[in-house]
Amino acid sequence: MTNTKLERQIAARLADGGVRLTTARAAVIHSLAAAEGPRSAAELYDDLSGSVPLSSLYRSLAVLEAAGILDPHHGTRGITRYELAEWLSGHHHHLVCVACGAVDDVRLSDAIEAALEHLVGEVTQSAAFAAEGHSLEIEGRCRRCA
Amino acid sequence: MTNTKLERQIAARLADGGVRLTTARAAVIHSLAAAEGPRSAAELYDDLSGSVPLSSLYRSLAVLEAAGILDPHHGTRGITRYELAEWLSGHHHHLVCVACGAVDDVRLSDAIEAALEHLVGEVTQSAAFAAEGHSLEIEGRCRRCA
DNA sequence: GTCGATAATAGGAACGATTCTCATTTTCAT
DNA sequence: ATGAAAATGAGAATCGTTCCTATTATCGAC
Repeated sequence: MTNTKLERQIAARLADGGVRLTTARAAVIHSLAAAEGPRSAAELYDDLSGSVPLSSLYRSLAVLEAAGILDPHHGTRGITRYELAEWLSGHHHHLVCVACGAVDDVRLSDAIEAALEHLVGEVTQSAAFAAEGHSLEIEGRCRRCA
Repeated sequence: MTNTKLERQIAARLADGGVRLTTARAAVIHSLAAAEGPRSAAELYDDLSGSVPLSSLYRSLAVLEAAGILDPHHGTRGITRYELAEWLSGHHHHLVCVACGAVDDVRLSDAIEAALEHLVGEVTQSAAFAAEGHSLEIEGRCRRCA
C-alpha cells in the first residue's frame, strides 16, 4: 500500500542482508516513525494493540537493530528503547526524565549543533579515541513529572 | 581507620538522611573510588571477593544512589553500573566503546565545558524542560577495539 | 503455479539482573 | 544495658529479555 521513500530506503537496506520486510517489521517501523521518542518493546506492544506477540516483537527489534535500521537506547530498570537510526531520522539528542524515564528527542539548531560537533572534535583529538557518533543527554524532569 | 576528606563528605551527606555509613557501604565506595570507570553490581561483588552478598550489595547501591552519593549508568543487556556522583568525582563525560561496551571518563577543558553548558542552556530554554544535568556521550572505538 | 529451501512466526519455557520479604543482627542514643 | 531504628543475609519472587521448537509464510527455480 503506502510505499514511502523511507520504506524504500529500509527495504533496500534489508534486502542487502537477505532479510525480509514482513508486515510485523513494517508495523514496528511505522510505530517508531510516528513516535516522539524511543519506544520500548512493551510500549510498542501497546502501540500495536498486541497484534504482534512480544516474542516476535523482540526478534524484530533485534533483526532491525542488526541491520542498522534501529538504534537502541538503554534506560532505567533495564529497559531498552529503540528509535529509527540517525541516517533515517536525522541527527538529534535526548531529554531524559529522571523521574519517569521517558525520553524525548530534541533537535539542535544548525548553529548549536555545529558548535557541539566542534567540541566533540576537540575532545576526541586529545583523547585518542576513534569517535563514530555522539549524543547529548540532558537529564531533568519532563512536564508531567515537574 | 582511613578517614579521608572524601569519606567525611560522604558520611556527612548520609547522616543528613539518617543513613549509616556501614562497612559494606564503605567498601562499595572504596571500590568505586579506586575504579577507572562505572562498575556493575556483579563486578563489585567480584571486586569485594563476595564479602558483601549480592542482595546487600544491591541494597547498598540503591541507598547510596538515593542519597546522591552514586550516579547510575545504564548499559547493554540491562546492566546498571555505578560511579561516584559528580559532586564527589568532578563533572565529566563518557567515551563509550561500541565494540566492547567499556566506558571511560573524559574531562573537558574549562573553555569547552563552558561552551557546552551554554548550549544546554539554550536547548532547555526552548524545550520547556527542567534540566538538572547533562552528559555528552561520545560513541566510538577504544584503543583496544580500534 | 507448484516445489523445495530458507526465513519468519507464535507460544511458552528459560534466563539473568534486580527487587522484595522477613526473620535476625547491628547500631545509636539514651 | 536497653529499646527503637536501621541494616543485614538468604532465598523467593519479579520482570525484561532471550531461547527453543514446531508451524507457517515467502521467494526463486523449474
